[in-house]
Amino acid sequence: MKVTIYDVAKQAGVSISTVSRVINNTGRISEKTRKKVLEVMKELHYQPSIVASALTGKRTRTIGLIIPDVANPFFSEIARKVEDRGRELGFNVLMCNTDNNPDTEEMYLSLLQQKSVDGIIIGTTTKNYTVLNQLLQENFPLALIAQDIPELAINVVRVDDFLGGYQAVSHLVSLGHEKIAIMLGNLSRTSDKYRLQAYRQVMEENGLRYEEKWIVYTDYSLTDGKRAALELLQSSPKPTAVFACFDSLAIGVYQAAKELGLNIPNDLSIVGFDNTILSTIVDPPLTTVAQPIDEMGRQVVDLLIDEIEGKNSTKQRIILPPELIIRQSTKSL
Amino acid sequence: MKVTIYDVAKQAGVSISTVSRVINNTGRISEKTRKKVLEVMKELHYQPSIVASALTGKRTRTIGLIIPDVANPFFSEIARKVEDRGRELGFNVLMCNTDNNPDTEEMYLSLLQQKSVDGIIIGTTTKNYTVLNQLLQENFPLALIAQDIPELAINVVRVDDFLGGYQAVSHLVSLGHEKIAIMLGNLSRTSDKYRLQAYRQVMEENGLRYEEKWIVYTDYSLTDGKRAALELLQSSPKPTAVFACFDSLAIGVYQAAKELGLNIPNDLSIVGFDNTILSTIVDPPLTTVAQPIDEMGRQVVDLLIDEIEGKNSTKQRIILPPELIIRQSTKSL
DNA sequence: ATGAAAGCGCTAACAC
DNA sequence: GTGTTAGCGCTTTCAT
Repeated sequence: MKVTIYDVAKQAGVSISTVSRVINNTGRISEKTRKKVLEVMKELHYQPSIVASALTGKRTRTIGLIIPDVANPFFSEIARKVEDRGRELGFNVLMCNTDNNPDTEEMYLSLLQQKSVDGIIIGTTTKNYTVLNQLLQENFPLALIAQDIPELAINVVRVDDFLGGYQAVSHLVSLGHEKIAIMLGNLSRTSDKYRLQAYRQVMEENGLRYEEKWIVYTDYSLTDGKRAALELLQSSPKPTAVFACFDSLAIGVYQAAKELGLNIPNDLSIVGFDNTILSTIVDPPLTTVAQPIDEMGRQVVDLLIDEIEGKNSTKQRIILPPELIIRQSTKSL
Repeated sequence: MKVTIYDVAKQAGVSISTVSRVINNTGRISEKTRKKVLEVMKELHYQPSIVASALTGKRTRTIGLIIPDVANPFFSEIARKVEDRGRELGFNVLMCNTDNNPDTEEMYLSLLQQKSVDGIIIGTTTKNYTVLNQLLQENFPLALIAQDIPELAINVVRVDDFLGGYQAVSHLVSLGHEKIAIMLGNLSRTSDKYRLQAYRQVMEENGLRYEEKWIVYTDYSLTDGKRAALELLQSSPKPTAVFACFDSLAIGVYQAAKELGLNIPNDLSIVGFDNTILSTIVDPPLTTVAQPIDEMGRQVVDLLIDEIEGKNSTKQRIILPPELIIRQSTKSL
C-alpha cells in the first residue's frame, strides 16, 4: 500500500498537520520534531501525492506544451528548452502534438484544463480564438511561442519575423540576385505573413519586379517543399534565388535542385529560416536565419511561470532579434 | 469559480452520484435524466476534474516518457509516436529528458510517481536497477523502449540490434570491404553491445582481421562523431568502411571525411543506424539500418497500457526486425 | 509549537 | 433508477 501522510504522522508520533508543515516548510515547528518527521519520511520512503495536494488548491507544477509536431526539429528543440527551463523551475511538461489540427488543439486545451495544468504554452497556429479568449478571461496562464496573434493581449515570445525576412532577402539582393522567389506556409501563421511582408518590401525598395508566382505557398514538410520547388524551378522566368521560410522547405528545394541537375549555390542560391540542425548537415551548409531557440524557450517558460506564480500579471510580447547565418548555399551572381 | 459536479447536480436537479454516473457511463440511468444532465454539463461548460477523480483511485491517464533528449531526432520521432498512440488510447505524455544523467533520471522516476502517472516508458540507459526493481516489485507499469536490461523481467520493445549490426557489416563485407571500423557509444547501452557483437562475428566469420583501434568508442553527438572519425581516418591502417551505430555519428563521419578530402562513397563507405530524417537529407543519402520507430512506439504504448489496465500482466520482450536501407553512402571496393 | 477538523471534487458502496 | 455518505491524501484555518 502507498504510504501516506497519515503513516508518517503515526510513525513520528505527531499529527498530519505537523507533517504537512515540514513538507511545505510552513508555520513553525521545533527543530526536534522537524528532524524526527524528516527521518520518518525518509525511512518510509514517503512521497507526498501531488494529486492530493493539487486538489486542495495547490499547483500541479505541470505545464502543457501544444506544438504541431515534436518530430519537427524546430519544435523538438523548443520542446527541449521548455522542458529544461521548466525543470529548473520545478515544472513538468505535458507534450501535445496537434499537426495544427484545430480539433485536436481544442481537445487538448480542454483536456489540459481537466488535468489542472498550471499554464499552457502554445506553438501552433491557433484559430481557436474563442477558446483562447475564454481562457484569457479566466486569467488562465497562457503564452505563445514562435507565433503571434496580434489581435489578442497575450504573452508572446517570438523572433522578429519581419526583420528575419528582411535580412534574408536583403542578403540575396546584396549578392546581386534580382529574380528571387519566396516559399512559405500558410498566411494564417503570422510569422509567414511578416516574412512575406519583408520580402515584398525589400523587393520594392530595390526596385525589383517580382512575379506573383514566385510567391509559393506550400505545406511545412520537406516533401511538400520539394514538390513545390520542382514546379517553381521549371517555370519561367526562373528565379536565381529562393528564400524558404523554414529550413525543411529549403531542404526540399535542395532535393528538387538536385533532381533537376541544378548546383547550389552556383545555379541557385537558397536561404532558409530557423537554423535547425538540418541546416548544418546538408551539403552545402544552408545559409539561414537563426531563431534564438534557447533564449525563446527560456523566456516563454519564465513568462508563463511568472504569471502562474502571480509575479507578473501584465501580458507582454517579447520579440527577439534573428541572426542571419551565412553559410555556403548562397553566392553572388 | 470553477464549476464542479455539485453545480451540475444542483442545476439538473439530481444528486452528484447521478451526474457521476452519466460522466462515467456506469450504472443505469433513465434516458431522460441522462439527457438532462448532459445538457446542463454542456450549458455550464462543466469539465470533470481528473485530479479529483484520480484521488479516488482512478487513473490519471497520463504516462511518463523518460528519454535522453527530445532534440535528438531518433527520440523525437519516438516521442511523437508514443504521444500519438497514447492519445488514441486516451493517455497524455509527460516528457522527461535526462541526457542519460542517472540523478536526473532518478529524480524523474520519483517525481512521476508523485504525480501519479499510470505508467512509465523508459528510453534512457538506466543504471538505476534498484529503483527499477522497486517499481517492478510494486507492480508499477513500466516499459523500456529501444533499450534492454537483460537482467530484469521487464517489458521491452526494441529492434534486433544484433541482427541490425549483422546486416550492416555483412553489407559492407559483401561489397568487398575488409578494413571495416565500427563507431559506437557506451557499452552500457545494450544496443551498442549487441551491434558490436555482430560486428565481431561477421568479421570473424569472414576471416577478416580487425584492429582494436577500429572499434571507436565515442559519445552520441555529431561533433563527438566527427572528432572521433577525424582521428580514425588519419590513423593507419586506415579503414575503407565505417559502421556508425547511430545516424548522428555517421554524419560526424561525413563531416570528417569532407574535411579530409575523402569522397563518400568512393574513398569511404558508411553505414548508419536508425534511419532518422538525417539520413535522407545528407549528401549522399546514407545507407542505414532502419528501426521500425512507428511500430516500436505503438507497441510500447500498447504494452504499457495493457499492463495499466490489467489486461496483460506477463512481461514481454518484443524484438522487432531491423531493415537495411541501402542508399548511396556505400559502394563496392 | 502542535492538533482537530473542514473541505478540495470526485467515486463507489450501500440504501431505498 | 437515484440519493446518501464515506473516503481518497492533502492543506489550512482555528483552537489550544
